Amino acid sequence: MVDRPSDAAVRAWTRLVRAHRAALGTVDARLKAAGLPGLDWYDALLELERSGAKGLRPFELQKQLLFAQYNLSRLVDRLDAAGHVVRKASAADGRGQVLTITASGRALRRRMWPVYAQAIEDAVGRHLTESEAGHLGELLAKLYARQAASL
Amino acid sequence: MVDRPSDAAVRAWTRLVRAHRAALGTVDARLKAAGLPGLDWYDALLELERSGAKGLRPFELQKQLLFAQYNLSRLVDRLDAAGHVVRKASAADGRGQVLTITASGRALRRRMWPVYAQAIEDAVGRHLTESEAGHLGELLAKLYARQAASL
DNA sequence: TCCAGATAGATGCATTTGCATTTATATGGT
DNA sequence: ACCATATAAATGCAAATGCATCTATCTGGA
Repeated sequence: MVDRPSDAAVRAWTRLVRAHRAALGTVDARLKAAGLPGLDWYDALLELERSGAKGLRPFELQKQLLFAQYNLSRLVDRLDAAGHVVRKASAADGRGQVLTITASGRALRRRMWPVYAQAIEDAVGRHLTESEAGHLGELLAKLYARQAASL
Repeated sequence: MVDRPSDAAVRAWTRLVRAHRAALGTVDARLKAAGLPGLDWYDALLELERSGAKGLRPFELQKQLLFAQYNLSRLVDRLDAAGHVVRKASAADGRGQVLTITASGRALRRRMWPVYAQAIEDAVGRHLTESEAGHLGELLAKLYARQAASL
């Protein structure tokens, strides 16, 4: 099926890219300035923390975070080498493993949060009213949900 | 100044990242599948095309696209090597250069557009109504404008 | 005029990403 | 039970990115 996107769709896309790039630039710079790892570490640690003692399979983390398979594999390498996660063989699936966060991983995520939170406020929060932010979040959530559904 | 971001701001940020990643994944995959270069080439070629015969200074392109300085420098290397842009020394500033797009650059951008447009439609357009897309574009534009102003 | 920054752009080197492929295990159909 | 196919994860190699630094030129004071 071939369709031209509407002008509104093109504009939304363009601005999505620009706004994301600008905000990410701020957030990354803040984390780096504080001597902390990047967002990918934070995201992975957060998901693992949420999954509790049960842990997560790498492919689950990959889908959740939309990482490429090889990128996730290597991210886990680094987190593992740094002692923030533990890989153990999956009992249920001989091909796979189960990842769990360590105390050091939890501590790192906790240390990152204040810096990250401040960066979000500076990159996004301070530029929008509460209601604008809410609305933006909803539109993006709808967009994301439908994208995910159409894969 | 230290402030906690509101929940709405955090949610907007998180979804901005997710929606962007999903949409970018689609768009990149389409361009690649068609044997075309990535978005960075398109963006640079488009800006150069818009700038006409007058061309653009690399640092202008860099600010426009929010690229890191060294990334832009190398992107221009590649575009130049591929014959899509020309670098000439700036008459007005001995440190700098002026970039102009070539016919081959224009042709490449034109070939990319149909694929890119279809990808935008699939990644964004088809998931939102016209009015939602318009609204999203406006919120993102406001966010971006204020971010840019606060640098 | 001279000099101390500031700005434009390039680059060496280490890290990360992307791509293609590989290994190992699981699953469904016959 | 067997095999073709699908899925989980890792990896070798090439390309892109990030970081720090370098060179060259410009600009605004004293």
